[in-house]
Amino acid sequence: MTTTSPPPAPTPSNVIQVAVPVPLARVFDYDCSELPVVGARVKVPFGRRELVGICLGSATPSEGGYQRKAVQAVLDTETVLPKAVFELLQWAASYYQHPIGEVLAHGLPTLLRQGEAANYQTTQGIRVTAAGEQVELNSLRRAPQQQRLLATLRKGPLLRRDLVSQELSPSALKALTDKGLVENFAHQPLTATDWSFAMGSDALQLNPEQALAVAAMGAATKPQTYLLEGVTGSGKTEVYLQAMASVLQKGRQVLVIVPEIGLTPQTLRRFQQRFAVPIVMLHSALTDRERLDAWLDAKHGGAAIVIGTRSAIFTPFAQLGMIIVDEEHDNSLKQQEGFRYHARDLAVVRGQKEQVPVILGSATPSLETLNNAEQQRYVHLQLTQRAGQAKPARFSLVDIKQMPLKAGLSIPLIERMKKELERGKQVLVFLNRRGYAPALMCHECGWLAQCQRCDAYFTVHQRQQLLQCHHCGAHQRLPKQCFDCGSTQLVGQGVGTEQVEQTLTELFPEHPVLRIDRDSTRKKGALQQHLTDATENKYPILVGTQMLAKGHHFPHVTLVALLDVDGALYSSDFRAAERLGQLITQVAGRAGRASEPGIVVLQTHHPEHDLLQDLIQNGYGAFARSLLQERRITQLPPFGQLALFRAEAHEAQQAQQALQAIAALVPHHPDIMVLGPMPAIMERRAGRYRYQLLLQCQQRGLRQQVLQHLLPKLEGLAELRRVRWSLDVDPQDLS
DNA sequence: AGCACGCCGACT
DNA sequence: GTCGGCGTGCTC
Repeated sequence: MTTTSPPPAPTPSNVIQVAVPVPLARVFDYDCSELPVVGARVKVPFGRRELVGICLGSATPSEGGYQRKAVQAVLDTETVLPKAVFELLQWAASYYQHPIGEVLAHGLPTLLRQGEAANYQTTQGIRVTAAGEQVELNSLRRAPQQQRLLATLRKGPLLRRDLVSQELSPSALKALTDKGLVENFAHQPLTATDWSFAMGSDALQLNPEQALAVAAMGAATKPQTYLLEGVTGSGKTEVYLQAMASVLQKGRQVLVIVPEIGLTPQTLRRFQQRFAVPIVMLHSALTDRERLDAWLDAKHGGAAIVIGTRSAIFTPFAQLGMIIVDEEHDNSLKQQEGFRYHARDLAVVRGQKEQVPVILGSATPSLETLNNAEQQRYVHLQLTQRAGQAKPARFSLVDIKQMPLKAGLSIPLIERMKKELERGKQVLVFLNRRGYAPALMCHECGWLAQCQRCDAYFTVHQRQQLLQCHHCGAHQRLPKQCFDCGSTQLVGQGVGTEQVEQTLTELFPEHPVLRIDRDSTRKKGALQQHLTDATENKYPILVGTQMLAKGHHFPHVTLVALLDVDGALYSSDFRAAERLGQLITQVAGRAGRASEPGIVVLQTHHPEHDLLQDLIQNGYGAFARSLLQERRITQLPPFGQLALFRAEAHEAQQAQQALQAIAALVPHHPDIMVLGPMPAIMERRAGRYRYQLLLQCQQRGLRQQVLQHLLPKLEGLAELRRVRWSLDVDPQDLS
């Protein structure tokens, strides 16, 4: 017998590195009979669990004294994370010093994280039938929802998953389907060849500033980051649209990041009217399956435009051509727990990595972005003219020192409101405190109702007859008697939106009041409904928290009042002034959009305050530059680079000691400052003592070095094992 | 983060 | 006598 074939080779065993979704800053080695491609998902045994990890490549088998386990299954034959996104995630893991396995998991839709096949499942599409094309739209005038849905569908089919985000009614769909006017169809995955650019005919005539901005972007020889600073109503969206047009024309895709997708239906409608291309929305109402489909639409190039909130920054694209970050100053672009990334900053990084232009748009740019523009790292484009007849709002400071107040409202303010209301105008009242009163006090002995688990007072919620802690969620029935002396003389201290609403209802019985805050919008769809009602002037008086300041325009509003701006003027939070400036400027943009100039009333005990004066006399731009000067002197961002360690534990000492141990590891260096450990603004919250340690470095590279040196040492730190701790690179606030 | 192991309190 | 409280240790 002759044997020509060699003896069977032992199964070639590879050793691969796998990033596993656990909060550990290391990767794990596994044996694998095949060699998966980098970026493929693998199912691996981990402790007593099975997890889906990402293959990072082959490892040099180091004998670390542990028993290697074998990969159970290789789930992909090609990478699930295209190179660009993969690199972005790895960059982010390093910049934010967050465990790589958890970071990579952020780049995947839930179903892929759970190990499902990366396949498209047909999503339901909706389209008009032949009968639906013929029928008179007018015949549906008694069913406005159906009429609107049919009109929308006549412009092109729609995905069922997008119904809600476009404010279209599912019941109207059912009715139209029953009438045979619309039908379902299986929407197949789109590919890049399925759409070709088509421009709608409703492009607006640009004013000179807008034209300049569009031209500047068109003329760029290499991809840039742009700050598009445009006052409210100056036509930022039109600039976006025209900039997008030239990208789409080349068959490339556009990513649009917005703070909250639910608040931008009108922006979305403009996109749809302008471009006859597939637009994919990544919103929170999507099911996991729908989200995967949408993600694949982007990855395979079928989606020409993707609109999403901060996590959309990790969407893969076949042919990315531009990134737009709208309202780039908005806080919600920074994730506030776990993997604390900033979508705007990652957008800039992604733009550089993928060599595509990035547009950061805002009426009130963050100081970080403004500084980057001033340092010429970004191209600064400004839109200062409001479209049409709209005049900028006038400011009026009301000095409330020693003034009698009715639920926080001064007499001059009430008089002004009366005047506007009598003219049939709408007024908007802001107070960033929900509930009836922020504390409950005994009038006889001074006792205050305090939360047991937090260093905070209970908020009175009159309507619900509750005491509520806004920090831990604890609540109890509104007491009738003082816990200390038994007196029944219990009074609310301070003012919340609920009280303002009640008082205004009493003051202006003939003008309905609508309150918009987290309490009044808890039900699904309530916010949307309230905003619609508000826009249509069904309620001449609107009362609300910051919620009311975002995104929406109320054309009938001629008077906006901020009841209390003092808190922010003397806050310990270094960003308080910046945020106040942004809030005031944003709400000023809500007033007087029509030909009617608006008035913004600011109630304060400090009308002479420099910041306030600067803001109302010179505008946000000058105000922001003054703040930048201050930041430069104090070495705060963007001039100092911050990293904040937080720790909480049931014992204050444990949290302190944990941070002390971290502090001890920070190398001494003239350009590094360590502050703390110090108690957080509210030391005890939900029964835990919270402390923080602030690292302030003069250079970003130095901070990076320190953190890179520090983090690996923390894992073995006994003091850290007993506490909950986290690291926040570029913290938004120090609370 | 899970998940198990491990050593002390009030219950069928 | 056990069920179960959460401290602490480990995960290729």
